[in-house]
Amino acid sequence: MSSKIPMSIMLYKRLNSYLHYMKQLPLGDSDNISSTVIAAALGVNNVQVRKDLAIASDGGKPRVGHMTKDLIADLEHFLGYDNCSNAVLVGAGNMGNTLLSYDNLEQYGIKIVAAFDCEPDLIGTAVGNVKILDVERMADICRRLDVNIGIVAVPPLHAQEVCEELISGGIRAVWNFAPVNLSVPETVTVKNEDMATSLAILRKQLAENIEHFGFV
Amino acid sequence: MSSKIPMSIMLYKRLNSYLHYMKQLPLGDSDNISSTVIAAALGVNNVQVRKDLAIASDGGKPRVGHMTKDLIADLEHFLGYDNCSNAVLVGAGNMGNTLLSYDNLEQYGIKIVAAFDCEPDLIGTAVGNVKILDVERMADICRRLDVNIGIVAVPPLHAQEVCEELISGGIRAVWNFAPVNLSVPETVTVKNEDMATSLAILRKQLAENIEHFGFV
DNA sequence: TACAATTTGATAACAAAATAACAAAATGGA
DNA sequence: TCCATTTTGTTATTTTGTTATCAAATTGTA
Repeated sequence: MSSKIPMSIMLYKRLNSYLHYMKQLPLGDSDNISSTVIAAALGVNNVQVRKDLAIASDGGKPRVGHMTKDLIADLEHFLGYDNCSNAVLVGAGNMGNTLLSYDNLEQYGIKIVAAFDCEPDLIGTAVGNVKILDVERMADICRRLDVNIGIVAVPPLHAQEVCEELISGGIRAVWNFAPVNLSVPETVTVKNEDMATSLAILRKQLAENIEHFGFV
Repeated sequence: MSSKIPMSIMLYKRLNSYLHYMKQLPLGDSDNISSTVIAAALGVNNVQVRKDLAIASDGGKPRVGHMTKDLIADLEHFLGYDNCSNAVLVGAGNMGNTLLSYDNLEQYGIKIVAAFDCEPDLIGTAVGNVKILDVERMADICRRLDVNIGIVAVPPLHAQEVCEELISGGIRAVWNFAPVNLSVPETVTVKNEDMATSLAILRKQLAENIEHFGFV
């Protein structure tokens, strides 16, 4: 377990995929797993896998590899999936609802403890066991619940305003689904969930792919 | 406009953010914009901005910068937002519905022309003006419509199966919302919309941030 | 016990991306 | 017209990330 943690997105994506791979492995097939096997299965360079695992785990034994169970635990720990953080959600529209009903969210280390909207019709209703509250009370409730993650799922026009309100409530990390650049003080972290960019890359790759392989 | 296009995710994220910045700019303030200004506004290195713009645009004039209108058009073109591709969606659950009702999708170059599900109750219904069809007919319809982008928004357990069905229908690019590793032939491109990874990174940054600035 | 096979982890070579430094072009004003 | 200023675009340099190579460790087996 290294002390200097690289922050490369790619590293996290890869670790996440190793984890998925191992979890979907037929149980009891073998107690151990090696970087070589993971690399082969996922079509990644095996040195890469070894280095990645070295970052996130205590390392395995030569000739044996890693104890699968332990490695899974290590990756889950490194990725933070093993200890849940509380979060609040703003915007109970389509995306907000999807997040609220996304069971797996807790499995990935986030628990939505409160949701907010400005729409009077929505306030007071609930999705699952999360009540939707008036956004006016947001900052206050954030402070009271001592939450430091906020999820922004409101229309682009209101995103900045909502973000500032969250920050005034003590939020330190914003997961932003609105297609805008949020400006925040340096004490706050923003992660944009950037569908548009994903799409752009997907289509570029598609174009390259077709150029390379032609229409099959 | 360079001929050798780098495929770095970060480049695309940055270009996308420049675009958002310019679009939200008060109209008529000035016809021109410079890398320096963009860099300052977004807190990015100005050389980075210049290089990025050089990749995506024809370049501006010294001392003047870029014509904002043209630069926006260039970025939109580079990111593919200006010409729509057709796509099909599989899985009309929560996420599927969100995507179907996400107006901005077309603005980002994707138009969902058909949606599929296996749930008899859903088949025949419509979201917006997209009808939900029986997944049995998927491959066939994909071929008929000559679509080559497929969006997978089904539960993890069915994702691989659905993916293969899409490929058999001629799909060449898969936008995957299911938290699994899809295995596909090399003629097919996959882009994982990887919420878990995003969350992991967000929380790591949050932790670092708090370590750095303490609780404010 | 000695040897072959496999895997790890460390070091080194390589590639790509980010940053820095600088020269050339365009503009405005003295 | 000439000079200072701003901005671009090009060329280095540095940093980061990826891939290759190799020695040491562990296991199974002859």
